[in-house]
Amino acid sequence: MTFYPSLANLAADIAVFTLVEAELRVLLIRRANPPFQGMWALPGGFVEPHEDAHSAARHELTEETGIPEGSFHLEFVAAYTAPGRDPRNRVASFAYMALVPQVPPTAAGGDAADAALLPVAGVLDGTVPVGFDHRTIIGDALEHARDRLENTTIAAAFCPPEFTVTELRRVYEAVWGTRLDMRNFHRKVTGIEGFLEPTGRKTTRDGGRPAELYRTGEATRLRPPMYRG
Amino acid sequence: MTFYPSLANLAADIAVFTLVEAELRVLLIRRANPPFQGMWALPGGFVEPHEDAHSAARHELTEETGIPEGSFHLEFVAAYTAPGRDPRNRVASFAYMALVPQVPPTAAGGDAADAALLPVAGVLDGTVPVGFDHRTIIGDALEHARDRLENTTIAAAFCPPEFTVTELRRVYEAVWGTRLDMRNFHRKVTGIEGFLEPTGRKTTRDGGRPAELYRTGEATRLRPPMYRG
DNA sequence: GGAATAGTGTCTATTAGACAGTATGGG
DNA sequence: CCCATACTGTCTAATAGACACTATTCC
Repeated sequence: MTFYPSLANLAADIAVFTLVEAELRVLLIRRANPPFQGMWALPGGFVEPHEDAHSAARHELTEETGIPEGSFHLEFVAAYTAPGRDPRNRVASFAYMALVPQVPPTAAGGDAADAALLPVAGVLDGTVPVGFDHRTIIGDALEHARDRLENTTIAAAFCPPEFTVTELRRVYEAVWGTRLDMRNFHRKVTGIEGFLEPTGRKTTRDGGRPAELYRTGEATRLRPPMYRG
Repeated sequence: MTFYPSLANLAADIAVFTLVEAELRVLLIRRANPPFQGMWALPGGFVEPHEDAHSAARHELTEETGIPEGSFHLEFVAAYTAPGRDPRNRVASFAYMALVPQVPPTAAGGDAADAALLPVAGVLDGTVPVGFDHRTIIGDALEHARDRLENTTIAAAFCPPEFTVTELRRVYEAVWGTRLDMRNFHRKVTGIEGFLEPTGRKTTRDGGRPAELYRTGEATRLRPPMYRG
């Protein structure tokens, strides 16, 4: 016989971050049932017997929120294992963050009004009522994202496939909550080998002089890191 | 009734890192029973119903290896959830790393010879036979430790309460696998506010001119980071 | 032309890294 | 004395940050 010291359900919860008008938002779902009925919670689901936590998070993202495969950056943040964190049973939660350029309207703001992109600032200051330990998870995910923006090129995951330097800068400003000097930022990021690859096309969608459109390059790690103002 | 989509055991596994004669070692235990009988594995245990994974790791460390409370740095590294990673049952493992100045002889190298401090290099190149996915875990833990040495002050966790700059430098060299210029290193770390606090005492245990003994200060984060050669 | 944003040039203060040279113990 | 290690000084190349200036679109 096998000894079962402590059995638990495994769950994957995802903090889907995106930018709406230069403001950082997170996708939340209003709970229809107890516990925490009527409050907001992260999208997520149980890890099935045949998959690992990362696969579970990816399925949740593509199937429940309709965010197309390949258009997001999904990354593990932390694990939450406190015994009472789910009042029903023991649930170990693997928290992921997903960085996406856009959330399909069907997932957030549809007629059902059971899902919404809410400002991260409002969630963290307590304005938005959040169930379970999901406020903590969102805070940890934000801190993780801030660190990763310093040391990797994942900021581009917030942008569409082709984007301008200013659009990239707005990502840093929104996640870090700072203002960056546009001229130094431009010289810095375009000077990093493998970060931004010019497409040769230009756009005027930000107004003013046409801006070069870039794709992401091969580089993933920023050494030395980007500095927060 | 409650729906159980996937039940799992929760385990905490710990990569205990220490330095032996300027070489990075990890504490491993030879398995007495199948599976992987006779091979090496990380110390660890199941997470009990009343505790979370971090507490489980801490208990494991103090009770099983006899490393005294307060003399180590314990930190979460990653979670491993692949369905087949334990051939017996589904086990989700929370991997931690512990940085310690010294492992008590009772834990490693005792008469039982079932535990030993083995070179990390030998584990990673396959010289040491390791069961489960623990080779992967040790590799991930090492990479995590390398990153943390760059960005935090935890290198001092490898040193006794009072230590010299050279002893600290040997930590960086062992974990990073590089050589650092002792003169620049000295000027750099002593110049970081809150990293090293001089005790006023000196030691000649490293030979040569007596070296100042330092305690760790309040700083935990290194900004800008230390650079690997 | 005026307004807006894109992008380049230049200066300065700081610093990582290389390396010379001095200090202070043990043998 | 020699040898080892500790520590300080100095130079250089690179760079983060501040900010002036030019470029190119839309209105």
